[in-house]
Amino acid sequence: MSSIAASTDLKANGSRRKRDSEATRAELLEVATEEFAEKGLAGARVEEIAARTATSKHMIYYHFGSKDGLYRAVLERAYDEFRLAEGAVEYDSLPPVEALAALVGATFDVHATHPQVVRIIMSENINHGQQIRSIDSFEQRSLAVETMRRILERGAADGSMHAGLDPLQVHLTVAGLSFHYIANVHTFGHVFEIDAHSKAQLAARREEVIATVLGRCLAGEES
Amino acid sequence: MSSIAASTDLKANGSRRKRDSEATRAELLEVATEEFAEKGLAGARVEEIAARTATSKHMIYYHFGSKDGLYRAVLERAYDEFRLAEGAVEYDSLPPVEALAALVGATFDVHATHPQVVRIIMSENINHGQQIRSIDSFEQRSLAVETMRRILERGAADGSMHAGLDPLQVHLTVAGLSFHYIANVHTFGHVFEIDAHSKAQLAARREEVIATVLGRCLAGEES
Amino acid sequence: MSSIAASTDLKANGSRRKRDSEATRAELLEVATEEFAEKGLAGARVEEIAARTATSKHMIYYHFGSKDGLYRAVLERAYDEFRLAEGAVEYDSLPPVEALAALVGATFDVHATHPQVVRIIMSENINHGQQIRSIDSFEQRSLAVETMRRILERGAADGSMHAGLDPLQVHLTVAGLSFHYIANVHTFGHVFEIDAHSKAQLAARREEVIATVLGRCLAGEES
Amino acid sequence: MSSIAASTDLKANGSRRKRDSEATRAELLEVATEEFAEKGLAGARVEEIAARTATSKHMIYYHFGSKDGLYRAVLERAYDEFRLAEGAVEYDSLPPVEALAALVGATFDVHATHPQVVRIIMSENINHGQQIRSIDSFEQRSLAVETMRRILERGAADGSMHAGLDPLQVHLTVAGLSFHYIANVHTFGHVFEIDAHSKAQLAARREEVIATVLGRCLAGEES
DNA sequence: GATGAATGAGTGTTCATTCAT
DNA sequence: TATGAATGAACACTCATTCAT
Repeated sequence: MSSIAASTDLKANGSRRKRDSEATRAELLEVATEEFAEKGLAGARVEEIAARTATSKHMIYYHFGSKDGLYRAVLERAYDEFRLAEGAVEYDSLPPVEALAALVGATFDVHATHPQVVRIIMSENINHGQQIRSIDSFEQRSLAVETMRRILERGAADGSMHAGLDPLQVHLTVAGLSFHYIANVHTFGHVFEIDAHSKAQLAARREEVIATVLGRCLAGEES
Repeated sequence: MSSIAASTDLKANGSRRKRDSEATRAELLEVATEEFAEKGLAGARVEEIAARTATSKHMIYYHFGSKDGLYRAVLERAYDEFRLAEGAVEYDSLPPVEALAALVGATFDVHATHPQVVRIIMSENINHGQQIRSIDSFEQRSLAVETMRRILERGAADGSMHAGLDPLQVHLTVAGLSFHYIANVHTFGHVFEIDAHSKAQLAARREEVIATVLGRCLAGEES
Repeated sequence: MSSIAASTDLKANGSRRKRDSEATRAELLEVATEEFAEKGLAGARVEEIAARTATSKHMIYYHFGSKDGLYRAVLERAYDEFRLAEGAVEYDSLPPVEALAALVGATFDVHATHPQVVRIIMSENINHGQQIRSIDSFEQRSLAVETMRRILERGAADGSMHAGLDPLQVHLTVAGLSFHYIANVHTFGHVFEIDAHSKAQLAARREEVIATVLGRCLAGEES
Repeated sequence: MSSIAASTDLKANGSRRKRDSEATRAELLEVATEEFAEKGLAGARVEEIAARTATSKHMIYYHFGSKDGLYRAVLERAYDEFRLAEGAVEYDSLPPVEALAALVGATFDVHATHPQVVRIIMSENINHGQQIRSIDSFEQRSLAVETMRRILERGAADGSMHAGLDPLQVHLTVAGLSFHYIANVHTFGHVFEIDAHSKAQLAARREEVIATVLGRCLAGEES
């Protein structure tokens, strides 16, 4: 996940020192993301993270100051990945209904392809979202509601959608449906005896989520 | 698991011992639920749990064998609370649309009134749902899908709902929308600058969730 | 030093549990006193202290909360030992000059027989005396100045000593001369090529200190 | 403290490298003196010392080999400062009593104006004076006893002082009284509720110390 | 059933020191 | 010389668990 290109085949310009440092940081972030996603902030072990790395435990403190500092850096990067993926499509240039479907699908896909981010947000919520407050880039997440608002307004304007929909509510629906499926895969699998990770199940769920959101917003019947 | 059945049905006067024992168990479960919900399995401290109790640390090991055993017991009781609340309504005796709306509302309410259970399920998912597998009562959760199936079938039969809806998918939608809002309150609050806990916000979200599910299932337009 | 009677041959009254606890505390204090005296607060190692004990490292935290807590307990006990020894003589019942000589000798002896206490006070001064402030019993040390005042007043009254001597200054002289010799034994030994620890040297120094203080206070010539 | 004359009025141009090197050494010594005096050998941090410097941590190892090497260099310079100050007066040209009073006053003043040196000697004693043995210049400290011997001999010869005084003992008294007051200022302050640092207290103590030593040595009464 | 003491493996963190550039 | 990155041993401290009473 999240290509790090840890490989440093760049002896070229001699900036090896700085490159190493960045590579070390990146490698630590990569491994830490997995560990924190796997076990949460309290459950993850600094020693484990360091052991899965080419560097030593001390580098975590050198680069991130503390376990919490590393966790914050991981969180920040996680949100960045979400934001980048979410901002990739030009929704304004699509017809409203198509834009909405694309937005829902993209949101679902971002969650499906970044399960660690989902898990990390879960662990943040367990910790009452305390660390997240110190992360600036996180603020920009509310841009997603802006995007939603513009789509809904255009849909209401051309009659393809209900008027009076609350963009925040619809956004919560989109985010909730995407998040929940990825987040709770483990408890599902057990209960419903399905392989919730499978491509088929993911695709089916994706379609259902899109249909659900469209069902909520479209003016006439959805077919 | 946890069949302690220390029960010595000495009704007469000797039942004092038994009373105390059960009270101790109950108190431990109560406090442990809060602690695990607050901090997760890894973050909770056995000492903390015992300290917030009238009993001692040793009783945890006496009654539940280990920290994990206590956690499993907490999980089990948590699911029981959900199940009881969910099973309280006689959906079969309502018209399909009303039944669906009632089911969605009840599900949302169960989550809203049992946030610790939500949080504990979150922590279970962080731990890959490993503990949940050893819990029998959990199996019965799939009954919820049964309930949904009957409603959808009756709705399709009387023409009030689409045919061909997948009860598992709709159940996931209902569960996901309910779960997500309660679970992620903390990260929301920060981003969208709303008091997601407030009665007004909860009521608004509840209506939206019902409208969304009905929008997905109803045959004609929802008004 | 400081007989601890670690041996617990007291199965008699069954209070073994509490006895063990106190014995553990006492043993830790004993060993910690030596370690802190030897290496100072920063230089001493919790692990070392525990290793020289029949108990484990954790007991330090169980009984004293932290390394600093243990250090404070050691300090407190150290001052107690000084105070007890200093308060042992009834100076008021001796003629002033004899009382002064006895006080000086006793002070010197307390330092000579409690070198770890001297060393610990040294390390406290290196740390700006920060820990000492939270120790109550320490306050009572100023009683020594009271003792000195009464002796000097009686000496001035019966004409055996100068009038107008400042008891605090004389006390500082007594304490300083006693403290310094014991404290700086190591740097002396090297410079002056004497065995400053030897009985002969100690006795010689003791006489000199007494003579010096008397020389300061006595009315006529000292012979 | 202790002006280092970091000034580099490097006359030629080629001596710049060497000048910088010496300035670096000097700056490190200066800062290290404060740190070691403040926290002792074990408590001081190499990183802290380097951070308070214009140079880097590596220079400590380049110039002094190790933390201990730096400490030894600091010790050595500390004793040099003492020695220089002590050797500044031509005691042989003064009448014995005046010479003694001047020597005592000068010794007290050296301690009072070089509290870090006092503190470093304290920390050396905590470490059993191990480092001090490898320092040559320290040997010369015994010259102070020589100075004392000549004064006492001249005093005995002209009848102004007792005969038979041991110059080492008197030296120890002078050193002890000077050292102790400066060294233990922190524990005093707390106990006796005086500002032991204040000019008035220092002056009062200085007079008392001189009076005490004269009282020990002078033939008749000191008035 | 209840209590305080004890255990030992492990947990986050620090530090003197070295290395590559 | 000077700098940032790296190392690894050690360090203070914690925690789930057990035991004796």
